Amino acid sequence: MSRKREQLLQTGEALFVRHGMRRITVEEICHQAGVSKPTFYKFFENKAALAEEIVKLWIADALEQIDRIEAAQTTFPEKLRQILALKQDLSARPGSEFMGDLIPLNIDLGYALQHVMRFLIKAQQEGDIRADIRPEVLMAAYNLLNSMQHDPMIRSLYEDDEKLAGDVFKLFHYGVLSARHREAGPTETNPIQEE
Amino acid sequence: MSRKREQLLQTGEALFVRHGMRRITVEEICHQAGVSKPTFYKFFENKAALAEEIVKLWIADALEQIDRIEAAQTTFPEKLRQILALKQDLSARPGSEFMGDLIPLNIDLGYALQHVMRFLIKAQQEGDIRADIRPEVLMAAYNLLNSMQHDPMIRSLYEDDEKLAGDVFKLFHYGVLSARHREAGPTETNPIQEE
DNA sequence: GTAAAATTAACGTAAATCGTTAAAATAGTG
DNA sequence: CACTATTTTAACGATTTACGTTAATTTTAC
Repeated sequence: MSRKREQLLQTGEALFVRHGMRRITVEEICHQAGVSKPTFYKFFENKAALAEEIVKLWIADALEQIDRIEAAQTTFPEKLRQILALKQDLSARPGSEFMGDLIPLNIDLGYALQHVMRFLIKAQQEGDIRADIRPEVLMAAYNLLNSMQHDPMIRSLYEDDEKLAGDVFKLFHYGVLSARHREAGPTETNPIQEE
Repeated sequence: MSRKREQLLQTGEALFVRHGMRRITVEEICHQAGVSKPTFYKFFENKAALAEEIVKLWIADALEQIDRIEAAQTTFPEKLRQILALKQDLSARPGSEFMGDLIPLNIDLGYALQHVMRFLIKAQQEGDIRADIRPEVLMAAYNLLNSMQHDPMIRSLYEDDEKLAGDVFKLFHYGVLSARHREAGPTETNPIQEE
């Protein structure tokens, strides 16, 4: 759309990822983007709205990639690995406070996760995920993913959000694969054992 | 000395290097260091004093390393390379705004540079640096190093302080080596030509 | 040359940060 | 245990910074 708007999104992303939202002022984004402050507020309601838009673009991009991965002709564990790695990239930009900033804004990755869920359900129907998990449990596990990242009790157990996200997805990975794929998985510390 | 003081220095260094001084508050340093605010002000007058102390520790450490490099038994260009690389580490911590923050505080690396200067003068006497540079010019070049980083005119020509520091030292390197060491130097873009 | 859009500069308000203080809690010592 | 020295907690007023908006001016585009 607008050149100025693009600049603000791009600059905001760079600064937010590097320093986190609270360290970055609107004026700093404007100055570095070469855009005046009134123009900023013309395009975005406030700093949080800019962040929201940035993450929505991330999610939209992730959805495309998920579809592309799903459509590719590889083994299921490889697809799952790629999708989880994608998720890792999204929520664990190295050392960033930005992901934590998103939580009070009620921006989570729910939409992208629903996309992942459809992928998982389809995988179960096709026998790639073990059948003894009822769909409701699969759904509960999905909800777990979202709620854990908002639950202060859980979050206090982790020094940073990236590690939490990493563990949750590790649980998904190693607790969810059917036996036919088990021995092919990568080596990992303390994987969840199957009963 | 004090455990708390060490913690403040360590935490302050990490935060300053990562985000720059202006983004970091005293309370943030205290919280992350596990030290209360009154204790901070017991050890340091303010945030700038903490930064000053951090850099002085850097410089002291650099002086030790310079002496060690000088005493080692290697070729002169190798010593010069190591010393300039050390300087590079000091003033060009990757992507940090911290070095720029030091300028208004009148904290420069003058002391360490004087140490480097003695090394250079001795090198000239021993024939490692070309003799057609009079000592006054060598001294002026040294002053240039300091003043350039304070001169707004010069600074405005560079997008960041690290690049400025890098170019100044490149000039030193390629403009100062005697012919006997010239062909052995590393490949570099646009080195200063000898007349 | 005109209309739309962006910038500048300023504004009041709200929030954050500073540096300090007094009282309570803690740790170390005989 | 009692006693002292440190450290923390919580709050303070003063200052600075950031927010979001406005009107006037400049720039851009057609």
